[in-house]
Amino acid sequence: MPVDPSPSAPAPSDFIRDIVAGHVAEKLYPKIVTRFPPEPNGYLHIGHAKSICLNFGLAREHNGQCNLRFDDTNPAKEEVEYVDSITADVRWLIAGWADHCLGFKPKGAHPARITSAGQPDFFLGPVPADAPNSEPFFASDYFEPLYEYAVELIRRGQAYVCDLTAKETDEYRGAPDRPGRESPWRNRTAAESLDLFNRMRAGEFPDGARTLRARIDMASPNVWLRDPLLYRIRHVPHHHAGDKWCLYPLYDYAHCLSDYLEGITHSVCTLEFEVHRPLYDWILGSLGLPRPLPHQYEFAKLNLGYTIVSKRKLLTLVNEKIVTGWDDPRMPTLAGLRRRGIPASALRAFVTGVGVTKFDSVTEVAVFENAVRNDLNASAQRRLAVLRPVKVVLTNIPAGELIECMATNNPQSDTPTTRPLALTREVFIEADDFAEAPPPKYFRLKPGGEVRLKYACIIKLDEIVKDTAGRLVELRCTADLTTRAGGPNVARKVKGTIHWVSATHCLDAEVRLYDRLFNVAEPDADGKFLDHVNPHSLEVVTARLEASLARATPHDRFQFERLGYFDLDPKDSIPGRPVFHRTITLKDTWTKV
RNA sequence: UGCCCGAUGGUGUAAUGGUAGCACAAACGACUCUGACUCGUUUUGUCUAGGUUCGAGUCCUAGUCGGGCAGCCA
Repeated sequence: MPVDPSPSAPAPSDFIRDIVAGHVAEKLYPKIVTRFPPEPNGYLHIGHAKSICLNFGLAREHNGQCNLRFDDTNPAKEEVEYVDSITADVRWLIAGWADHCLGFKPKGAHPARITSAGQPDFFLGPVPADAPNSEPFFASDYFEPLYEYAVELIRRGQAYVCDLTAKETDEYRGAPDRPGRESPWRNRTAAESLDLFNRMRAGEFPDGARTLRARIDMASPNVWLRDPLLYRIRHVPHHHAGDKWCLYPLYDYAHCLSDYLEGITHSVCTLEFEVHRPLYDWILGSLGLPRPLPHQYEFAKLNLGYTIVSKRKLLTLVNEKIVTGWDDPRMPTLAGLRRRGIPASALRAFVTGVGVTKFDSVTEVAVFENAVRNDLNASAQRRLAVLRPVKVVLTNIPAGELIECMATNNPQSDTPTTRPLALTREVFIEADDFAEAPPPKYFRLKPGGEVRLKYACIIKLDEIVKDTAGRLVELRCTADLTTRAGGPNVARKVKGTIHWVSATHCLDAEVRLYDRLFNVAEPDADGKFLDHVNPHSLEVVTARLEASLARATPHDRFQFERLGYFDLDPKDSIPGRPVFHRTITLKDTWTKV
């Protein structure tokens, strides 16, 4: 299905959108509220883009809202650096598309005590993300209400403090095909659990000494229902909550209640949480909460060919110095993709086109590359640049003469603009565009052959000059200036048209040529992804660029004609010393011999 | 081998009991001052076996294959 990347494009339907549309039709909720809940323990990657586009897409399609919430219940693994990078990545990805749906909260706000349906309740509503003094949501802002809910669970006999060690807890849990055993502490009184739970919070016990557990069913075929842990003791300060707590909730307990506190209607997550859904429902159902409960829906995460997205493995690439950092343009992180020049709109079109299902599939990189080229083809300014220069002397043009040629900036534009190019006696052409012994069907420069210099004129190769070692020094050609635009022979056809730059009116620049990081489609299929790293994923050349590129800014997207899409590296470029890099090559149907 | 989930061309998806369609990829052709773009043509598919039905990719049963689940991670 063709995907219109414009901000108003309708999204194709999928099973989750169908469910939500059904709820909207039934007027089940006054407003659709979703959330994107990353843990701040790493960088966002292309897989997260799918989740972000689904959750924000749902919100924008129904005039709803999507909260950015940090699922920060494990202080040992989390850092503010990640909070900041994730926030920036999300804003970048949805900018101009769903930023009006991004739900933030007033800075420092915690859930308020309210009354719902005559019952005491907690709630934390959103403010627009562009409101002054706003910030994302944090699960760690909910520790107080979460604690009160836990107390309620204990009072209701639905939770108890357990003194088993981690190892014992494991043994008691049993196995998927073998029922567990009940903890000896399972039946202690609510009063005793309450007292202990309070003292756990007060810091009376060391890490791991006791836990709070839900009292469900140790014989359940679903191991997540075998009295799962709700709280553990961790004497560690928290990056957002400070040193207020030494008692931290676990994911299953915190997540469903965080959803409830924010008034989430649809809690969309990936397939591995499917077996957790009964627990999600159990916790919310056990508390007699007064407002409508959120529900969890699961979809298959994105798998992309030639790519790995596991945070731990990505970190290995960084630590082993296989890449220069999390934002290396070869990384599948949002920071890396952004730095590489991939437009957010291309990423959105890609993940939208992939669809949403429960089938664990692997998407071919070609689909991603197509989305990028499709986007850039429409928007990128065309420029001429020569990556591997070969000197050409146009013997019938006097030295010092400058012939101005007009080049089109973007032929895809409805109203294309032009810019001048300097044609001079000496020019550079691409080494690939000359062959002394050409293969069959070679359209470019060959002995005695003709080729058009794009936007200029047709030239004929007269002489190949080599040094005594047999190395190519220069090509001497005759320019047919009557074939220039406006000339009498413009219409004369030759089979090949090549790019070029003036040798005297050009700019030298470092250009980084990136290729895929792995040379097999499923790098981790054998668990040895490091063995499949592509040793040629980066090639650095000193290229000759047309003079106008001196005015490039990191915001500009260029197509170097016949080569690919390039832009200024936003990190390593300095004024006067630009570094360009290749976002992606042009599709090449000419099979190299 | 306990429980949960899934299976439509090479890949990803659509079809909500009624003509198996789209995108990417591939092949061929047209066009071309980018071997790009665009356009045209073509190849390739409902996991298996039963059942329900006038009619099944869709519903039911069984099987096969694949994925997930036994962190005091999320």
